[in-house]
Amino acid sequence: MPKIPQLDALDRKIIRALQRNGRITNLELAAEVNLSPSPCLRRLRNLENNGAITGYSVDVNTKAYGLPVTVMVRISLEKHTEDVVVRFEERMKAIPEVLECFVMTGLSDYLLRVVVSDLEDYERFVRDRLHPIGGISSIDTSFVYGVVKRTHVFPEFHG
Amino acid sequence: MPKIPQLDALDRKIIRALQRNGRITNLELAAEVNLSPSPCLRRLRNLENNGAITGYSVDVNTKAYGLPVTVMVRISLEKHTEDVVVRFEERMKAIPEVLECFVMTGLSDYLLRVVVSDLEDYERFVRDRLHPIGGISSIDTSFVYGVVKRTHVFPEFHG
DNA sequence: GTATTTTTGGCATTAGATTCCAAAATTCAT
DNA sequence: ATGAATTTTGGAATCTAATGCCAAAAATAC
Repeated sequence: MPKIPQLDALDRKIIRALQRNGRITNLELAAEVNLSPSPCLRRLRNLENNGAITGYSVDVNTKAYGLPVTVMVRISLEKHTEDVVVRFEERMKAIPEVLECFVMTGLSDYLLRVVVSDLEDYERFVRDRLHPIGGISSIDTSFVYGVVKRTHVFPEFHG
Repeated sequence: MPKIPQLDALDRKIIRALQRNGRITNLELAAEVNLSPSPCLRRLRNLENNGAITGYSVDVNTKAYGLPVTVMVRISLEKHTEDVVVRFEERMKAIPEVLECFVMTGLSDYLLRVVVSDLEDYERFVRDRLHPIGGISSIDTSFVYGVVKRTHVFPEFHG
């Protein structure tokens, strides 16, 4: 694993500006963090190259795209032998409807965020994608009714 | 609510390309979706203006930034009177450690994603941020041990 | 306090974004 | 099907941003 040099206050300012707007130009970014464009771009490239920044993306309206139903799924496995765990996790990586899969403390082993087009589509997901994996002891489904908040911007860091 | 015109296959290709790399140039994007740069940019601007695309962001290594602990918190309210609900949701929007807050079906009312620097910081979060809100009947905390998958890329849509 | 190292800022060059318009493709009415 | 109307595309010119280089400034070490 790459060890990432400690970020300074300016790096974190750059990161928070990009979390607010990932497609801001370097010129605007430089102005926002009070730096001239060339050192700003150099810092940005460093953050990208040393692993502090892992990528860029776009936020899309799920309804507009045609996947209006978001589901949070908590899954426990029957046992935790290497083969069962590896098989499950490989399937998670391969299933396109699964956007996120976390390993959790607490009663459930995994928490998934899944997007589908409707209830029927979710039934298909459980029947055709999850059940065939095997080794699953419980599936607890919660649908997302509304989004109160969703941001990419980290809290200010005072370290 | 703005009604967003139906996206066609090309719009969805553009979106998926940007979900993979939100900072791709218009020239590269155009090449990827087999379109020349000018109509590609015009489509992109349309998606931005009509609400299909809501923003751009950067993915940051939480450890590098100094917030290595991610927590999923399930919260239920004692009652669902307008004042209690509104107060709770306004506080969620205002607390910087809360990156996401969803309204859920199932046993819990809300699911939060919270980032903090350590366990002590999370205790402070619960004591100083959540408890003072009032009206909370239960808080169920699960720590994220590992990330099996995390993508922004939606499944291909065949509609 | 001076030498060394790191970071910055400005400039020249290269690459990309944006705009405009004519051509091509699609849609619609008949 | 056929032609008119509408929408979408592609290319060229222009404007804006990114990139690389080097000297100056700042920070650090001795």
